[in-house]
Amino acid sequence: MSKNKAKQVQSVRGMHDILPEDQKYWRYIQKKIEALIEYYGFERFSTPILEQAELFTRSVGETTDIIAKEIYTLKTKGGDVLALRPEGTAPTVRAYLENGMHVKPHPVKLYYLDSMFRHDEPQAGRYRQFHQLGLETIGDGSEAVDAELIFLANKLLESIGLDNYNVQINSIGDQNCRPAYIKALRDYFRNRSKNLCANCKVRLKENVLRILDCKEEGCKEAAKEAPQMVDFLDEHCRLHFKHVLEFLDEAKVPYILNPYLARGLDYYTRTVFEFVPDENASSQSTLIAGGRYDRLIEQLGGSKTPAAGWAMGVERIILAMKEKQVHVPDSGPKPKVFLVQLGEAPKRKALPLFESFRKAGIDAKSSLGRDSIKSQLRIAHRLGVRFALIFGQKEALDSTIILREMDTGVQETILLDRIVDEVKKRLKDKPIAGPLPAMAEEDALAKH
RNA sequence: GGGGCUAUGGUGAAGAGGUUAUCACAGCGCUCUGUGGCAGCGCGGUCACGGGUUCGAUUCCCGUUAGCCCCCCCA
Repeated sequence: MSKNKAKQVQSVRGMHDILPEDQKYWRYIQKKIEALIEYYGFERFSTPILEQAELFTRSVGETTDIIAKEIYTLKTKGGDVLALRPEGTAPTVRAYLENGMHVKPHPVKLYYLDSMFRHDEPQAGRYRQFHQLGLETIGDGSEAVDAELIFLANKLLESIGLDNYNVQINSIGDQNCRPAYIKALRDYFRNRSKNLCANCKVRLKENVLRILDCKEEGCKEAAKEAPQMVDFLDEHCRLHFKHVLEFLDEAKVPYILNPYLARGLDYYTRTVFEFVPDENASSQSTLIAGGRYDRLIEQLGGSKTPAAGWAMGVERIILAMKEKQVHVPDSGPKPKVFLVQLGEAPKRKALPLFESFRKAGIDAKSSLGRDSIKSQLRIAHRLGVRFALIFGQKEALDSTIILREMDTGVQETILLDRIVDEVKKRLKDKPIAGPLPAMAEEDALAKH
C-alpha cells in the first residue's frame, strides 16, 4: 500500500526559511530603518554575495575566527578563490574604492540590509546565512560620526520597541598607541600564562586583546588587573574617546564603559561598541556591534580615509522582539469582500468582476478552485470579510449578484453593474470595526 | 573544536516490549452548484536513518543524521 515516496531534500544546515507569517517582522524593521536611517542621510546599496576571499583576509584579519574557521570559500574553475561575504564592511569599502565614491561629498553614508554567511554552529539567533543591517560613514574622522552612529543604533532599537540591552563602549587606540598597550598586555599575561586556557595561550601570541573578554574562569581571574587601553591612549585618541562620550552624554545615550571590550575584527581603531542584552533578556547574543576603522581604506588600496560603522543582526532583533512580544502591525488590511462563484459561467465572469474591485481599490478575495457554496462561505468567514458576493447561474443570467452582509446574514440582490459602487458606498457608511483577525494573529504569535 | 536535550501524520501532543499507534487542529476528497461561527464521512504516519538486544522493537541499547540549546566566537 505504501507508495515509495521520494526522499525529501532538506535545507542546508544552519540555513533557514523566512515564512510568510514572519514577513511582517521584516517589513516592520525595514520601515523603521527607512524612517530613521534614511532620514539621517544614509543611502541603501548592495554588494554581491561573493567576493574575492582576499578582501576578507586582508581586512578582517587571518587570525580572527571569522576568517580562520567560519568563512565559506570556493574555488572557481579559473582558480580564483572566492568567499561568501561573512560581513559587510570590507565589501562596502571595496565598492567605495571601485566605484570612485571618494569623489562624492564626504562623508559618504551608506547602509545595507543583506545576507551574510558564516560557518558557525547554529544556535539561538545564530544562523549560517543571516541578515545584517550595516551602516558605514566613510570619510569623516570626527567624534560626531562615532556618536551619531551609536545614537542611531540606540534610536533604531528604541523605535523597534526594544529596551532591554546595554551599550558597551571602549577605545582600542590606533597604530600609534596600541602597540605599546599590546606589549604591556602581553608582558602582563606572559607572567600569568599558566593560568590561561589553551585558546588564550594561542591568543597570547596572535591576538592578546582577545584574552580580555575570554569567559574562562582562569582567564577572567588573570585579566582582573590587566592594564587598560585607556591608560595607554595617546593624546589624540584620548581626546577622541572623551569627545565621543561627551556627545553621547549630550544625546542622552546611556552607555557602560567596558575597558576590556575588544572586537573580533582586526580593522577596528579607536572607538568600539556593542549593544548586548541585559540580564533580563534570556538571549545573550550581541544585537549590534561596530566601531571606527580609520586604517581599512588604506589597507585595501585607497588613500588615507577615516570611517566608522556598525552592523545589526536582523534575526536576533526579531528574536528579541518575539521575546518581548513587541506588537507588530498586521501585514496589511484584511480583505473586505469575498467572491463566491457557483458554476462554470459565473466562474468565467468572476475574473473581470474581481479586477473591477481591484481597480476600485477594494481588497477582494476568492477561491476559484472551489465549487460548493458552503466551503466558499466558510473561507469567507475565516478571512473575516465584511461582504460575500454570491454569483451563481441565476445571477449570471440576470446580470445580478447577491450581496451578503456577513455579520447579519442579510442578503440583497444587486445589479452587476452597480455592485462595485454599492460595496464602496457601504464600506464608507460603516467602516469595519472589530479586532477579530488581529487577535487570531496574536494567538499564532504566542505559539512561537 | 567541546558539551546538553530532543526526534511519533502538515502542526501540537499522548502512548505501550506483542497483532487496527491514539487525540486535537490544519490540509485534501466526497456527501454537495445554492448559504459561513464544532454538519457528516473518508484520505494522509514504513513512530528520523543504520545496527544491536529479544521469539518479537516504533518502545530498551549503540551509532548516524537533523533540530534546539550551551561553551567558544560573533551580528
